Amino acid sequence: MTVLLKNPKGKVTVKMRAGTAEQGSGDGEKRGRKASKETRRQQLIEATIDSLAKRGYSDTTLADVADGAGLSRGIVNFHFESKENLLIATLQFMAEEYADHWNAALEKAGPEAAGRLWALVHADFDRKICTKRKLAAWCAFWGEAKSRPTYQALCGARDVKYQETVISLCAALKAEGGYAFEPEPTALSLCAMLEGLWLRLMMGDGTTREKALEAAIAHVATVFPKHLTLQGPRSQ
Amino acid sequence: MTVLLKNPKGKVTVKMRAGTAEQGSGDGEKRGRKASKETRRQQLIEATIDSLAKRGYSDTTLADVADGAGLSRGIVNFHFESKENLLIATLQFMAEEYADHWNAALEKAGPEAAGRLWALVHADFDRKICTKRKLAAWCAFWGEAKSRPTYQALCGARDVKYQETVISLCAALKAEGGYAFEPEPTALSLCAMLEGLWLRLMMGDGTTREKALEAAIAHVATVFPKHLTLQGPRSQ
DNA sequence: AGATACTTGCTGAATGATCATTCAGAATAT
DNA sequence: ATATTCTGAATGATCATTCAGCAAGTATCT
Repeated sequence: MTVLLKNPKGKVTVKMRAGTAEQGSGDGEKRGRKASKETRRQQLIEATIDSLAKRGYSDTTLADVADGAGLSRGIVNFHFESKENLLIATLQFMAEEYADHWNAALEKAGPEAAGRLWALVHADFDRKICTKRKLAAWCAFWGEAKSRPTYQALCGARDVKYQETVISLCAALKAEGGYAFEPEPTALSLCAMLEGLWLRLMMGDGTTREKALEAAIAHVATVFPKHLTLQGPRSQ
Repeated sequence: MTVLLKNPKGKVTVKMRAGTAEQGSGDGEKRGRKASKETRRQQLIEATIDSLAKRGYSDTTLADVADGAGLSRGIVNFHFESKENLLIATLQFMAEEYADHWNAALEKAGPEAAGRLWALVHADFDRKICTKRKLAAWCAFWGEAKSRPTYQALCGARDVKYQETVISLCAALKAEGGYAFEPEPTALSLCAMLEGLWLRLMMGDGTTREKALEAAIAHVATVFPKHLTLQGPRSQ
């Protein structure tokens, strides 16, 4: 919804921008000019993800982000000081959202290692996390991470915790099931596969979210046959 | 080796640039000013890979490429018409080199499916292909591929052939060994894992080429226990 | 052999386009 | 009245592209 108003000097200003839907009328958030600093920052971060997905890292401009948010050209420097800061904040947001998501999935999964691994794999392909635009944004950052220590640190922090969790799950399953593998290479190959599937999804060859999830499940069912099947974790 | 000469007007020109070593004195290639068009193009492509690896896609400038090749600022537009063309030629070169490499590995491997899969996995982590600078360049292109159909096509072409090969190897091994898996998801997860390991190598967390290869081998040994061990393919 | 014209590869300063950043001041809220 | 949020034109930096001209090589003529 967009409303155009003319002010006394005949200039056209836009109130109630066609932004994201986070400003419901029921919550405590104010709208339009009164939006809080945090709301604006989040709105700009969402517009940045859109732009990264649509135009790629190297063609993402502040003008495009501002247009996407329905705000003026100077807005990013007002709220983030610099383009660099905006991009870092965007990556930080995505990394936190990702970590929160799989941590929540783990918590819901209960104490059994098999169910926890099952939940972890599914979390990666959940509709909330695994959307075209977010995958594309992740990949844009990966492409730049090599030459930007800040991005590398943020992407790396994402992985380290995750991989440690997978390693300990592999170790627990090995102890329970008497498998022959070493936990660390097994966990590494599993994590790498999940990331590789994301890359495939992003690249838009035939791979769909369903096929990717199927392949991931087939993988873990093969590696942990005593604990996981294509249909779900076996009850121990 | 760099030799500086002063011409009659006092200007300094550079002969025998510190370029790549492709101009041995024995082959048919001329050097310096007389380098053939193909030689120059290859020299600029190598400099482009260097720049992508060192500065990332978005910070790679034609000035940097020209400096890296020890040539003047206008050189890229002289040989490639545009920056876009240079980048496409670079990606094309890497894609061809990659395909040639694993095809050659397959040919050397002989007719048995187990040995061919073993060779394919090893080819991915061979020193010729799997260098920091080339991984970084691949990743730079992946990051831009989403929003650039040309890159997407070139990266995709790389994968399709490869994945078809892996699918047929999985199918052959299944027929031989009576495994339960479906060839396609299994091949997809295997290919995704190999790409994911490349991503890890590029990101420069603790993962080394040796660890990556170990994880990949451990995985295929788990999936095809009747055909592959950590030490190599079983003789059938 | 030397002189001459012609071709090809290359240079680097000039050009113009794009874009991040700045900031004076407008609009809005308190 | 004062503070806060926001605007958008102006600024300057960066960079791809152009192109006139130089230099090296080659062919033709004397």
